[in-house]
Amino acid sequence: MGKGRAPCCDKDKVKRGPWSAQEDLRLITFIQKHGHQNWRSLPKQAGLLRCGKSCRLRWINYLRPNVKRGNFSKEEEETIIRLHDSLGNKWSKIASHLAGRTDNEIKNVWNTHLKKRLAPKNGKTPQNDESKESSSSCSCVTSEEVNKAEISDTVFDIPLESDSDFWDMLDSLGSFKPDEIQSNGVEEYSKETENNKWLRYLEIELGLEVTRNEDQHNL
DNA sequence: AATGTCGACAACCGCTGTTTG
DNA sequence: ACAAACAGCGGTTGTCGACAT
Repeated sequence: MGKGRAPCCDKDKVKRGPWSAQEDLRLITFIQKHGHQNWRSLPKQAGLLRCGKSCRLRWINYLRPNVKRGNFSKEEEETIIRLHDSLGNKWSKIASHLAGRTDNEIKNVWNTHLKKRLAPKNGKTPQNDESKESSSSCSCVTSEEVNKAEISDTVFDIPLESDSDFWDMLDSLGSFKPDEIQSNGVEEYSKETENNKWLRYLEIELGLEVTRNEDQHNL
């Protein structure tokens, strides 16, 4: 495409580096309420000084309700090894076979653990079956579900002040994990309800409940 | 106790494929 | 048919904590 591309955002005007808990909550809150139809305009609408790409990455890799965090199980590692053997570095394809895991996370695990572990074995793993994944019903990535709401050009003011440890709090969310809900077979339990519960929990934990009520009045 | 090194992981960068006007 | 805009992907880098010296 001959002319080259305009940069996706102005590097001088966007914040870079690690996300703060405040930014995370702002992003979560916005997506929960309005979805993410357009990543490029999302930061502006959400009042974030971030590139749309950065928001997307943060959401997909870290903030989605059903994203799994923590150590990979033996089974997951073996699945990665097997799929990498057949697919190569197609991280997103591999991720699609591991519910709740992201391509970025899988890539990191591969580069830091699995690659080294396999190196002494001369690369190839014995299993090389292509046709997959009895175990993988690919329940992954349901964030599109969130993507229904209409988005206006409004900039939503979400005042955030909490200093509490955001991730300690998220880690205690076990009972909300959609994975668990699904594994219990409660199919009719709607994703939206799950998301709302999850968001509500965050708000309560961070003392944002009042803010939310005010927001609703404003909409 | 201070400093250096290494590993893990979050985030960024740039490219590609797809969609849209 | 073409160009521009956009989302998504994979490679790479930066940062931070753990461990060794």
